Amino acid sequence: MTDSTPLPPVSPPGHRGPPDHERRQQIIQAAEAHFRHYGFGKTTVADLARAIGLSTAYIYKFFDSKRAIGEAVCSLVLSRVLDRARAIAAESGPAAQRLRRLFTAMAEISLEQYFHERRLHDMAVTACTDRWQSVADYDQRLQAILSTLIRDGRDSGEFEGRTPLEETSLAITLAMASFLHPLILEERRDQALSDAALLAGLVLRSLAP
Amino acid sequence: MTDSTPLPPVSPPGHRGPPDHERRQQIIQAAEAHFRHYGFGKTTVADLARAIGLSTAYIYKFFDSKRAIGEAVCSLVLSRVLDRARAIAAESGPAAQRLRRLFTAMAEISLEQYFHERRLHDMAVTACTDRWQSVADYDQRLQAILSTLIRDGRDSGEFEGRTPLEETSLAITLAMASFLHPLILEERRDQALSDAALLAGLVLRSLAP
DNA sequence: CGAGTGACGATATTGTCAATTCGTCACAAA
DNA sequence: TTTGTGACGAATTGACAATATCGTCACTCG
Repeated sequence: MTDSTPLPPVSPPGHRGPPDHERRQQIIQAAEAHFRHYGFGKTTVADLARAIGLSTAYIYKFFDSKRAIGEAVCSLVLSRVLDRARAIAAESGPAAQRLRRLFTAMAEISLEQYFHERRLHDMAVTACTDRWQSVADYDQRLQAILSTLIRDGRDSGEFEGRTPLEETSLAITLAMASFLHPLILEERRDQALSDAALLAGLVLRSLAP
Repeated sequence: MTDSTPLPPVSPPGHRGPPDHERRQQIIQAAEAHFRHYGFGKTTVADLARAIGLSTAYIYKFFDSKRAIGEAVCSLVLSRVLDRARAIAAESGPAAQRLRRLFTAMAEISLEQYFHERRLHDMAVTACTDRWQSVADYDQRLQAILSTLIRDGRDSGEFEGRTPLEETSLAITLAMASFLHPLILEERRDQALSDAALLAGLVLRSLAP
């Protein structure tokens, strides 16, 4: 046991077999391509197996269910969104301005997905409706990004510091659902950007010192 | 044309024939009973006709579609909710307290409907997803109730008065969708009351002078 | 004229049954 | 031991005919 041996990574729920395995990456890759093109529901595990050149039984050595594959792909896609959110939140300039830009960008990314990646959007709907773990994880990570941004604002004196940070960031994450939840986004797509701006305004007023 | 003759009422969309007609009331009454028991989708127009003792063709003398009947019942049910909201908003005491009570009560009413009037809840889902006019009307009326409450708070000095009232009440109505939209309520039913409290907190911070 | 309806076409839904899909198990090969 | 699979049962989906539903029209009756 040398000092350079990392601890074994904790596998996400639904993962089987060794966490770092080429076949798993191939499955996720094939799954992402198929889900983007055909949608989650229309893609069969057999399609994925065929695309890789395996049997469906072998797929189940790596994921315990079709849903687990969906969760893995969903996590991957959402982590790209979060990377962009993190980048915006980490920009220089007033925290309030960054928060506005974050709200607008999140709305734009979601609309882009709705209009140009409809199958991925529909998969997001399924993930929310069926309460996939990847959605809960995403919410937590978004909240962490907001916490960091708010802490910046507090440090610079832009934002109030009385309310517990956890409560503030949780409430803001929650409020963001009113324009980011995929089903609401679908219903209110024509107003999504103005909704985002309105809510950013309300949130910034709530953060005012 | 005497001075005591009221103007003819403007009929809601989808209504046919004379606005004030006993058959229309019977249809709405039968429809509400059936939708509560069987749901909107499972209830046929023929069911309603049979319950009243008419042909389906006669039902269409009063409503131009099954959806219009649904909208009428939906409006009726939502107006009862709004009556309760209005009563809370009109209570005496600090405006902030009333706003908290309003958020909590709205969450409770919605959860009550989800758990004990599931068919009505499902109909609300349909109404939102298909963007029924009755939902848009409800949103507007809720916003008006909030405007009145906020104006009270401004008059008493509890709330800031810089932000245009329309913008404030619209943003709050929007934020309320995060715990009141029927599909979100369904997903997050275990946290609906704490969500409502969190959001009331955020909204009240946004209203602080 | 107001109150009311039978008949009907277009569309949607349901019922039936075959085919497919999901996920497991016992096993094989290197 | 790791990599991989054919066979299989339970559940779901697809195909298609049968039936139901939505909504309209031309008409009747008092």
